[in-house]
Amino acid sequence: MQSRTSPTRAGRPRSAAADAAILAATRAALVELGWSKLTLGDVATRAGVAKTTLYRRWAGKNELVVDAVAELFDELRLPDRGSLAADIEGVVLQFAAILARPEAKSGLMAVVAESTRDEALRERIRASIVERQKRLVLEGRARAQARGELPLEEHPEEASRTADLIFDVVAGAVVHRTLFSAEPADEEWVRSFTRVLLTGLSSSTP
Amino acid sequence: MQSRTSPTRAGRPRSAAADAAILAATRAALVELGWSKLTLGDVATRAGVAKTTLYRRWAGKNELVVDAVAELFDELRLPDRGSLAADIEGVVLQFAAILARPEAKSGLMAVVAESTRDEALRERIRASIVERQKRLVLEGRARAQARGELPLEEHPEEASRTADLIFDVVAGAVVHRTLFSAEPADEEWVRSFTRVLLTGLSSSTP
Amino acid sequence: MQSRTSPTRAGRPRSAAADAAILAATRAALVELGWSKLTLGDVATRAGVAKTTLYRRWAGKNELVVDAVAELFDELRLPDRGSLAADIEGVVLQFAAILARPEAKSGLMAVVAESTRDEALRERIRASIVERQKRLVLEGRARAQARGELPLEEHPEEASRTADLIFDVVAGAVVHRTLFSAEPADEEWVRSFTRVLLTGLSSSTP
Amino acid sequence: MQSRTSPTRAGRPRSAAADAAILAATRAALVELGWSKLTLGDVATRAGVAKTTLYRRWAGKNELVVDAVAELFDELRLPDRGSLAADIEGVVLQFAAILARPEAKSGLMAVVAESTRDEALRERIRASIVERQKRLVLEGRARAQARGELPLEEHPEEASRTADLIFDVVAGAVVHRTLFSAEPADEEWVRSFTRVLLTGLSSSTP
DNA sequence: CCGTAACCGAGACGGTACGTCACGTCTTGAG
DNA sequence: CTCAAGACGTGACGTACCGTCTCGGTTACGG
Repeated sequence: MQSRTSPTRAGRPRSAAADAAILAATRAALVELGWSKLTLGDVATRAGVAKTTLYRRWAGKNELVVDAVAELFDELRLPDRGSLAADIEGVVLQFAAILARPEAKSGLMAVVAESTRDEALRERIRASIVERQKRLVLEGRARAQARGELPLEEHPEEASRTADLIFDVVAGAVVHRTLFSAEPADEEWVRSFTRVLLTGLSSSTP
Repeated sequence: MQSRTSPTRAGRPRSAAADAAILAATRAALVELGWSKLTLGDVATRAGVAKTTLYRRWAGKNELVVDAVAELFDELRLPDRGSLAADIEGVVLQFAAILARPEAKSGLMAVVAESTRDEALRERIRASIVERQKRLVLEGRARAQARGELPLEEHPEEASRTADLIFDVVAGAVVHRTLFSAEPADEEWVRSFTRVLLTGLSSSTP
Repeated sequence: MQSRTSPTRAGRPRSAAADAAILAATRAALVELGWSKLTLGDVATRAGVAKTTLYRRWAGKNELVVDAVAELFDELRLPDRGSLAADIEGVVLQFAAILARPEAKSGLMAVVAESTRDEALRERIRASIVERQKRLVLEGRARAQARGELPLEEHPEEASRTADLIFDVVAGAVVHRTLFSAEPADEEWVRSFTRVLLTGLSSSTP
Repeated sequence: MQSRTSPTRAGRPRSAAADAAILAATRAALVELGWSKLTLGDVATRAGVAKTTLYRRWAGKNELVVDAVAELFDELRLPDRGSLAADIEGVVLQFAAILARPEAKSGLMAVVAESTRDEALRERIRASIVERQKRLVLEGRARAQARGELPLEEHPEEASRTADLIFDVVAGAVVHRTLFSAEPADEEWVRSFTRVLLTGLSSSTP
């Protein structure tokens, strides 16, 4: 006969599941509490884990939140809608949808704020969020070039700089719209943005 | 006849000097400590003021930092450099210079992060930072229209939406470049950005 | 079979040394500062302990001071000096000596004052100070009855009421002499008091 | 030529009504809040008076409360009930009734506690409360001597010491019964106390 | 009957302590 | 060894009063 007090308490290796549980608990806490009221003690409780376990794996709140948020952006997919404009609209809408989620908004901006004073954190964000999603720009450009919508790049260095710039413009615009202007990046806005991005301000309005 | 709610309230009036000292101390603390390690007690000490004085005037850290940061952006001026492209480059460089300052970076992002869970704070940011600087877009466009570089708008509502969009694109791009990509928004970058903004991606690269 | 609410609770156990250090620090602070200027932060510092540790164990200043003061009265011993009068004089002098100590004066009166508005505190004082020392009256009476100096009680309830009354008279007189009249309860006063207690006012003065 | 330190000082005289209002407000606050939660700001508000007015007249909370409480004991009257025992019972019951009032309990004990560390306060209490009520002992003794219930004193110094002792015993017993034992000093208790006071413990119980 | 000096209310000020909370570390017992 | 539980020292929080200090305004004497 077994002890009543340990119905599911079967032995050792929880270690593997713990990481996922902690990151999920972190996102849940971000939704409910926001970054500044999120506490590691609370995350540990939600994840059914001791505080010490948590500190064994992450240096602190910032690192934990970066990892928890980074996973969110891996859902992004570049759709094939037949034209560059439509592809951009599609991916920007996806990005806007993710940024509209409270755990993304609150967590992302906070760690970026923290990263201004923490070189290691800045690098962690760049590597696991920014660089990781830059693939979308590269794929999109390649596809547009294949379609003949964009000219082929000649100098690879120049190509890289341009990709970075486009990423800054696209991601920056959505972030600013969503968080600073506090307006939804909805279909209408995305259409207008895409037109400006592709044709510029100088072109006469249709 | 005078207002019944007396023009000079009873009791000792609030020290005018204190406000300025507190905001300056807040910026100094942001530079040295960053947002998350900034404490109101420390700000009070730096300003030579009691903590209670600080709480009498601001609801908390967030509101204080918004006010302290908002003042930074009032330095922005739209230069008249003779062409729309040059004007944009000029103002974007100024904006980039301000955003490069540690008190702006750390403070601005953090309050935006907080604002995702605080409607009043979001409105405060919009009013005292975002809307306040939108004037630059409006002036710039008017000047470009006077020069014939941009067509006159026909529908005022459409004009307003476009101004908002341009502001999101410009400010967003600088913010993303500076904070997410963690690269300087230097003259070269600003030139590239301005070209994309004015002519779009579709135009063949020179 | 063991208790289900485990005999040794989980987690790090409370430091045994801390309790003693805190009570000693409390008495030291009472001596130096008195009750009203005693702060829990200061007690914690003196005891080499964090403020939170203190709050984990006591509900507040009052409860802490009661415990610190209660220990003082446990020194009281009923001497055997051969006669009821001599025994009373001996114990009253001891009691006066304790009450003359600043930590006792200041602390005891203050918590009694507080207890007028706090039922739980009143009960704590009664249990850990008043009832605890009533033993002296009971022992003294038993000894005097053994010597034939006092008649045996017949009704136990009456005996209890009388013991309470004697305790009120003895302790009250010393308290009043020491604190209200602010005069020392010295040997001469104790002798006079004992004579009145034993023979009453009506007896002609020798 | 007039005195330079004018007999009636120049300027607006202090409001006579304010003093009474403040003392009444102090007692009301003692009833509602007790000593430790009584604040001078609150007393000022209750009295319809500015805090500064209050500080102009009293040095602090302690002095104010002494004055407020002292007035309570001036109600005490020595009744003429025909015998020493009956007179004592009468006055002790009156004293017990006053001490049962929350403003007396809370305020009196607290200032006595404070007085253990403040010579001036100790003297103020002695003068305006203790000495002031000692008259009851003197009158009572004189009346009992006139009736032949007590012998005449021969040495005036001895007489004074005895009066002090009796006051300590009587007042102390009531205080201890009421506040330390936290039991009512009701008629039955007062009768028992009076019998012990007059005949002593050695006398066999009737 | 007018000046003036001390009073008054209101309330902001620099402080101190409060009691709470989260931090990140540590110490225990169980497995 | 790793884990959960939880106590620990530290330090900031936001609040409440302290006693002091301006303020503008109001008496009531005394010249």
